[in-house]
Amino acid sequence: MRETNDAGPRQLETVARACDVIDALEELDGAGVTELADYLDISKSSAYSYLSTLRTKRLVVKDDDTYRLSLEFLYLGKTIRHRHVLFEHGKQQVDRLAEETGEYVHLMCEQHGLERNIYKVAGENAVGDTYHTTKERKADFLHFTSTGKAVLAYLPDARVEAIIDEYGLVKKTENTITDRDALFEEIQTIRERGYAVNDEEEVTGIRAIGAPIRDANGAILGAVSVSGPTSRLNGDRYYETLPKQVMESANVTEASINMSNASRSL
Amino acid sequence: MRETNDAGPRQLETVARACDVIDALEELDGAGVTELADYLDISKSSAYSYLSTLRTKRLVVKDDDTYRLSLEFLYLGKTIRHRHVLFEHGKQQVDRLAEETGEYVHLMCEQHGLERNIYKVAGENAVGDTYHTTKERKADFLHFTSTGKAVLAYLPDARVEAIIDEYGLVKKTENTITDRDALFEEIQTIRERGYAVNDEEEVTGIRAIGAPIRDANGAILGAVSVSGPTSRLNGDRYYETLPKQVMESANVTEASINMSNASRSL
DNA sequence: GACGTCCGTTCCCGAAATGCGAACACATAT
DNA sequence: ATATGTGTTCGCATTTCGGGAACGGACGTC
Repeated sequence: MRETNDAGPRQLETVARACDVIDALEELDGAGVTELADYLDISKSSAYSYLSTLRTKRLVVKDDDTYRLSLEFLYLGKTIRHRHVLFEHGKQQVDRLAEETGEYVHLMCEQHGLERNIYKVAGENAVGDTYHTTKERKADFLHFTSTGKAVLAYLPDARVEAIIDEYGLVKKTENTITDRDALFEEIQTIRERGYAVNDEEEVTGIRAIGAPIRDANGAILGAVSVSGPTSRLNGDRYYETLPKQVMESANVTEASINMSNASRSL
Repeated sequence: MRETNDAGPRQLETVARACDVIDALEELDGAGVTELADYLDISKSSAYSYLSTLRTKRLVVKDDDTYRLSLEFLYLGKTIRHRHVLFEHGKQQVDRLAEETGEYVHLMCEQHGLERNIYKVAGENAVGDTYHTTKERKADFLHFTSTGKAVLAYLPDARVEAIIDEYGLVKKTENTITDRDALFEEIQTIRERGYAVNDEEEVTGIRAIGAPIRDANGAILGAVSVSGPTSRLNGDRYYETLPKQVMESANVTEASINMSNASRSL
């Protein structure tokens, strides 16, 4: 196949296809050989080779005639999270914040220009919350969440431009920021204020407060947020109390990371 | 390279190597190009191609010059678990069992002849437990855990033989069953009794009770267990109470699965 | 400040792996 | 019995991949 002559490192087609197989098995929630071949538009024999190889490598299991992703992914995912600097130093703060506020608390970071969730906890008021209890979310855009905007605010401008170029500014609600200049103004506000909000910009009826977590050099590592229904997030709580609490948690996490880094470089 | 002429479906070497890269990045907790190339004994340029492709496919991220596995694995792992029949129908029982017993409760299944953990909860007495709080475990052997033995007891004998042939009967403590015939006798006992024990067979000082979870056809799906120190798991509690509780949980889970399957086939 | 050394990245060509189509075995349904 | 659906196997033509060598940038050293 074509290999674009102007750009980028060499891409191994076989590896790329293996990744497509993994994606497909996730999307289809398991599949047979023919089903997968049709889905990916490859031959049956190829699909079979990919599945068999992934099975030998234990990333795929076979029940009867359907192939599924194995629990190796769960192990890898947990290991990755366990070692992540934000989880290591931030988990305690997230737990405390959920305890204090009673709301949903999220810890996330940016990867490939998208938001990735690292850890989340439901505070006691958050149980039964129809928005938050929906199943695990895939990577989402950064421009309509409080954590995402907190991260964008501390990424280099060029990087923000590149992300917008790649993904656009998809509109989710009436409040979603879909204008490039408006987003940069918002970023300016966030930098001045020290935290970001999501005022029904992703889902109507849901607000959130997000604070950035940065390292000693000022580089952005991720963000933490508290979110809940507008019926509970309003007035002083929304404008004063929660921002203070969220920023406090972010600061403590930053301090913990910096101390750890400092002692490491001795 | 050689493709063993006698056996098995075709293995795609490029896919296998990509899996090796993933494994290596997990084991090394991230690596540079040269480091990875040395580790896997491949050329620098190859290592670079693999990493670049996996990065494009978002399974790998790059911080400065070190490549790491991305949080996509966490997402995939959570999704896989969320959809797993044992998690769907067993989580509630595991939570209840942890509440009732105050001990650590595990839900697992067999994949590729090894034990894979699906879900675990710490009961209130289990916190600070040095054995259980150690980090996430990779796939383990089946013959020295209560859940593993519960599963072995209901796998076809030929399958059990094949698993022993593949992995052997590694000795972990003085109590570990390392003799093939002894294991089959144990399996017989488990079948008659309805549950399996781990009496300091994996770690000295730790006992466990595990019960199999089977579908309507009698096929084994996995197992649930309660584990803790011998100081708490002994006497009537170890021989009577806990086995009853664990089997009860397994039965309720089985019933839930069977009802779901029955209604699906209408 | 020039040198050596380490890294990640690029390039190219020959060797080797992969994709595909066709055929097979087996099951189920008509 | 026949037809259609699986998953699986095989061999060949083609493409891709592996590796060596060279480039360019970042350090650290003398």
